[in-house]
Amino acid sequence: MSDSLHLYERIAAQLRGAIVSGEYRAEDMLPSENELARSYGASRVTIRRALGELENEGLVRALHGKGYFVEQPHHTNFTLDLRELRPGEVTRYRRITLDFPDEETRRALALGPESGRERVVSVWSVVERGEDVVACDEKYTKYERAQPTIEREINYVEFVDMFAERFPPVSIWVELSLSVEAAPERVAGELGCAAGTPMLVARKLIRSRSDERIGYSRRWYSPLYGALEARSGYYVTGRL
Amino acid sequence: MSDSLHLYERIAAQLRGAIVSGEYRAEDMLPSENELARSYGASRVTIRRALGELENEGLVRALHGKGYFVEQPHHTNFTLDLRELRPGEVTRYRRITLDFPDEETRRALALGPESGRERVVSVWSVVERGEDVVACDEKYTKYERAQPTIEREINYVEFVDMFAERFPPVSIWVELSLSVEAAPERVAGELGCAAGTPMLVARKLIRSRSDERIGYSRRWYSPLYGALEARSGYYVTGRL
DNA sequence: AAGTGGTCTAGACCACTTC
DNA sequence: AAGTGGTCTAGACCACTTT
Repeated sequence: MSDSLHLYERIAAQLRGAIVSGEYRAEDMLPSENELARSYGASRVTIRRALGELENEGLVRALHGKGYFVEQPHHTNFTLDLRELRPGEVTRYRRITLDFPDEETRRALALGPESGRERVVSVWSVVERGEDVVACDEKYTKYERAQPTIEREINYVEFVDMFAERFPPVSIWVELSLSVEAAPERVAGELGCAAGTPMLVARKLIRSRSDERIGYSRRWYSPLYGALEARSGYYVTGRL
Repeated sequence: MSDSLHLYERIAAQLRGAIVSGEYRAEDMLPSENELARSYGASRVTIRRALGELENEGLVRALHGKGYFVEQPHHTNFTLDLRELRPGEVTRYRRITLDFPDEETRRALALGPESGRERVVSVWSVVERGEDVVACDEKYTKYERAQPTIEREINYVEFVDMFAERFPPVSIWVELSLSVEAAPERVAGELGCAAGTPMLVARKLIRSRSDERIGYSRRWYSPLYGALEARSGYYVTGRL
């Protein structure tokens, strides 16, 4: 009884239990903050804190002037951890060049429509796990005079970190696109499989907070890489 | 000036701006709660609320007894919205059978090791968008006598909703696995492409809160479906 | 001992919803 | 008018960290 948890945690746990066990069902209204404060002998602030937890977890929704209602949950959101290097993997750089971007990269970085006047820095690398080459990266950024030396950049692991000196890292975000595609020859060569092998491709567009497109990358996952795993995020915090 | 925002939102926005603009850098310590309360002329509770927002956004981390520190952000987490039906798509049920599961499904549902004594309910459906068949689903659940009629179940859209009557929906979560595979004949037939066509496959294992394995599904995405899109979740809430 | 964040209270006032 | 959630305050006490 009354673990060593804090009051708001105990209250949250009790209400969570009542919801999870089915005592309250979807669309049901919980007792009001004042009622809960009375029945738990706690202040309204503490009750609100407990209810806030449940709201963050998506279990409950507060409607101003009406009350708290149990949410019908959706399990359609998944959190993918797509770090570039997992434990046991190493990056090996292949080549770094300054050249004219292909059509796809030009559009992603919103470069001049054609005529290929602008060049981009392109970094090619592969990911090795033991003996295997499990993925292959193409990374592109606009070429700028003020850019730090490429030699320094390749020491960064995550692509976004390459921009840390020019953009505050907190002001960056990434758009991701996953698809299946046949490996072109240059990729198949690196990964040691036949051209045309279907692969999972992850494209990342790195944008600054002011919506500037500052980087673009394609990662080709070899069949050896394995599946991408994720979980539907429902209980972000504690357990019942 | 001083928009019609609430005090805690204005304070959060100012601090967020100071971080995003680079005024505070990673690992820097913010002024203490008391200092902020003084300088903003607000109560400590309000300051805490503002800082709490930043903490939820991952911009800042509070260390007990030390202070608030600016976080070095990671852009490796992506949120995938993998709802079974997107706008403009419809589900068409193909067949519902009671049969012996294949090896993969048997292991996923932790059924008896072999000898195939236990049967599963399997629901086959395809997703259509206009003229195109863009995906194909195989869904499996253990067969139980107490199960509601299958005819009722097929009216549910999301797979997890099929279990709503037997398990409180809030006590369910889903494990997801994404990979590339050659379409077997039964799938290729439904999707109108050649057997062996490489496809994106999403496997879902539905678990109850008590870790029971209650459902398993495979979804095959036709090349017509398009890419899966996601965003690195950094700013969950408002704008600067 | 002094400073920091973490929990909690009692009460005020406001905005929204229902009757 | 009465009930609901939303914001905010001033102050208390505790736990942790640094000096």
